[in-house]
Amino acid sequence: MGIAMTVRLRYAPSPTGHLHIGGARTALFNYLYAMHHQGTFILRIEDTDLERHVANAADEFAENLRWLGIEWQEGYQVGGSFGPYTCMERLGIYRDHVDKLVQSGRAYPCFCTEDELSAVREKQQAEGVTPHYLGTCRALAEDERAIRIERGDAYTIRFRVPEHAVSFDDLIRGALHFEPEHVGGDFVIVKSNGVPVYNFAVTVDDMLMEITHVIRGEEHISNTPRQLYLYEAFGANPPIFGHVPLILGANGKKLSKRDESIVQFIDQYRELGYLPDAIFNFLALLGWSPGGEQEVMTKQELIDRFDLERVSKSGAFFDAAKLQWMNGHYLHAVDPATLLEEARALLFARGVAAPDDEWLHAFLSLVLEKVTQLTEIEGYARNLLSENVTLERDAQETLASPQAITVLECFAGVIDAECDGTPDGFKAAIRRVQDETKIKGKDLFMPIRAALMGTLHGPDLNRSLSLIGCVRCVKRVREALVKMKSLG
RNA sequence: GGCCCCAUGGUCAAGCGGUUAAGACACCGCCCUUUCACGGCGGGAACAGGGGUUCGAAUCCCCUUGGGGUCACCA
Repeated sequence: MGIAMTVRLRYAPSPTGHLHIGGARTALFNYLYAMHHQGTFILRIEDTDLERHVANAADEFAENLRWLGIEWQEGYQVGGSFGPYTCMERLGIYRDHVDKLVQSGRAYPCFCTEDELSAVREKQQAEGVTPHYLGTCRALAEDERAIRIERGDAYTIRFRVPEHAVSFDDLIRGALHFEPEHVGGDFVIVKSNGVPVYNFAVTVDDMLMEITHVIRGEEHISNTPRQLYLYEAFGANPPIFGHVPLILGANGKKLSKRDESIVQFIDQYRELGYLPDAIFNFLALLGWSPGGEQEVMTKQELIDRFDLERVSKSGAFFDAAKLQWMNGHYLHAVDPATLLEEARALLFARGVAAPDDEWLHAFLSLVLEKVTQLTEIEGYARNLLSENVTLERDAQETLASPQAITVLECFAGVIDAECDGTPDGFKAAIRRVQDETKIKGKDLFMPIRAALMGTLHGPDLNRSLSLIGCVRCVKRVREALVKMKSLG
């Protein structure tokens, strides 16, 4: 018995944009599976698309992945013994493998132009047959190939598709079978610019990096037979595949990066004040179910319980409302101290300056339980810190009651005479107003809340007053009194 | 159109031959709360249709319908 084989999984994004929820979910499933089996999770950058390549995308992916708590033990930025982990740095490796295929006759140069090919494709589509490469350059004589290459004709390298069917056992969907006539004929493995095509690069990379399991989106099912042929040509064993269901947009179709009906990029959620743990938890539930009734789970619980058998086969709508709920759930439970920096920056960016850390901490303790997105704290902070209050309609109505003036005049006197600025101090002050005016309950609290907060709804009154501070409290009461009296 | 995948409430989903068909989000009530929220309790709401197999189908098979994916020198 040798050492138990450890699983090796990877997430291989193309650096063509921002990390979106679909990609994050795929990365997460790979990560969870790898961690569950004490294996290795690898990040590899699949940058063979030179046209769509976006400058800082790879680093941004890495940063957002880390922010989410998805960490890789090997790969981009961290290295490892199977590198390099970026395709464009592996060109020499691909070249060697292409040469092997060409020499053994499994691949050959194709001189067809894109125009010629698309004309054929359109015709085939119109006739209702599977669009496929006709094999035009398949049987070119060796010397003709040499002449045309010598002459400088542009060419791609195509893989000669065998005549037998391929099948594999998908971890999520079971046995899948493909006939050779449905793979589209001999396919391109190297573009005319010399860069390999995705299907070829991933296969070589996964093979060389000894990837054991490939968990990816359902849209890759039809790519699998081509990759299988490639593994076969290299005499290698393919990894185990698992195709997870698609994430659907409101239209019931695969979530498009251009779909604006939904916030779908991780950095957007980050800006909106979503907590990474909440997104991590939510994403894990998108297409996978833990089985029991518990849905809110820590990262470790998720790792412990994750398995592919419980991944569903049908696509899932992205339920933003549920994410919001879950984020609120995490926000209500989080330690305010951990959010100090982020909250300060968030408020600052929106033109609200928090007095100090002590205030900020008390503030967060007070309002965090009331929000579902961190950005919502802005409104509360503004209300607490602004010099004057805008009285909402219901607040005005409350202040119109005859007892309101009595209460507020008394309250003003009390806190003007003595105010220590603590929640307990305000509590005592209000009690004193009650003793002196004999007014209690709603008639006592509501005028105070209305005058000081401008609204009838809000967080705990005493703690709110404490955050407003003695000076502003007095000022607010007096201003409210002036307004009330002028209105008669 | 060819090939492939999928099908339980509005949404996410348990269920893997016998259940009063879980649970969560959302929605609607009620309770709690001197406000709001949190929380608690309760409610409405589903097996796409048709054939089989079986003593018995949400569960197994077939067909229909519906939805989706993919058919690039993109990934």
